[in-house]
Amino acid sequence: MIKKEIPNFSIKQISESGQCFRQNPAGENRYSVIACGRYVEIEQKGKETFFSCTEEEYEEFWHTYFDLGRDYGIYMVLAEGEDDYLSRAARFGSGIRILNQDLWEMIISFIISQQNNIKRIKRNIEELCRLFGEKKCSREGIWYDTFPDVHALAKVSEEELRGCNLGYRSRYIYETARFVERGEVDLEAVKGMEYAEAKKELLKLCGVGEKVADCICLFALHHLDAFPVDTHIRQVMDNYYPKGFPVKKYAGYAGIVQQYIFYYDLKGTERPSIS
DNA sequence: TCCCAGGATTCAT
DNA sequence: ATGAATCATGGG
Repeated sequence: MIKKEIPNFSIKQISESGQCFRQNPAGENRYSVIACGRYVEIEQKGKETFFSCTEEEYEEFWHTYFDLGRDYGIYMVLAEGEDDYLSRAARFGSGIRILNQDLWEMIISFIISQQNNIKRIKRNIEELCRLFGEKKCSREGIWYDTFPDVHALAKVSEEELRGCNLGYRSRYIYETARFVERGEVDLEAVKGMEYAEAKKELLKLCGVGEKVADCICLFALHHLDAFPVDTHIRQVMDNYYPKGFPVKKYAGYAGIVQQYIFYYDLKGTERPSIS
């Protein structure tokens, strides 16, 4: 267990922001997170953040995973700007981070996300992990399942995938797993590409369109110029930006702006709550 | 019963 | 090149 003081970091907001599906509340102000074969629990009290890992594992993995080397305070100027809606969104989501998640996991997760709701997306992913991932035991004695790698998913039949209630996305996952296993898209190479090139490669995958490719670019490859337009963003644009949203104005961090808006629309406004 | 959920593919012009 | 129909599943 280690203690940190990290400004503009809220594990609750990150958890609720829907970019990472493998996290869950684990107590008061406490969340568990599974990523890249690892498990950690995070608790926040006042200005203090506690990580249930060693200093070494924090430095070597979680620091990067949660993008803790970046100063998100500089994006809080958005909260003072003349764009009223964006100001409120930035204030509301001031603890959000753009994570550095696993590329393969994001590809499959966001293929599943299409025309789907967050609750069911999480269920689908957990089922995939339970059936085809690896069982591990955390330091605190919690059993969890890792996300199945390319090789593991490439061995799964389309019928087995349908058994996970993935619906029509079963075929997309089936095709994509085999496509990548065959080496028709080189994920390691994609990691070294610029945004435009990486997106173009990802669009070759079955079940990956504009929006999903942008989510993968943003949440796995950390291309902050990616600005995924989904139903929420579309609705906000229709309601508050009838002349179009000025994405270019936020060159270099449009993806962060997108997350503030997405989260504000999802959790900030009173509306028939689902959760 | 219909509508929606972090859309993409397929098929029609 | 653009637009509608279709694609499963679960919750409201």
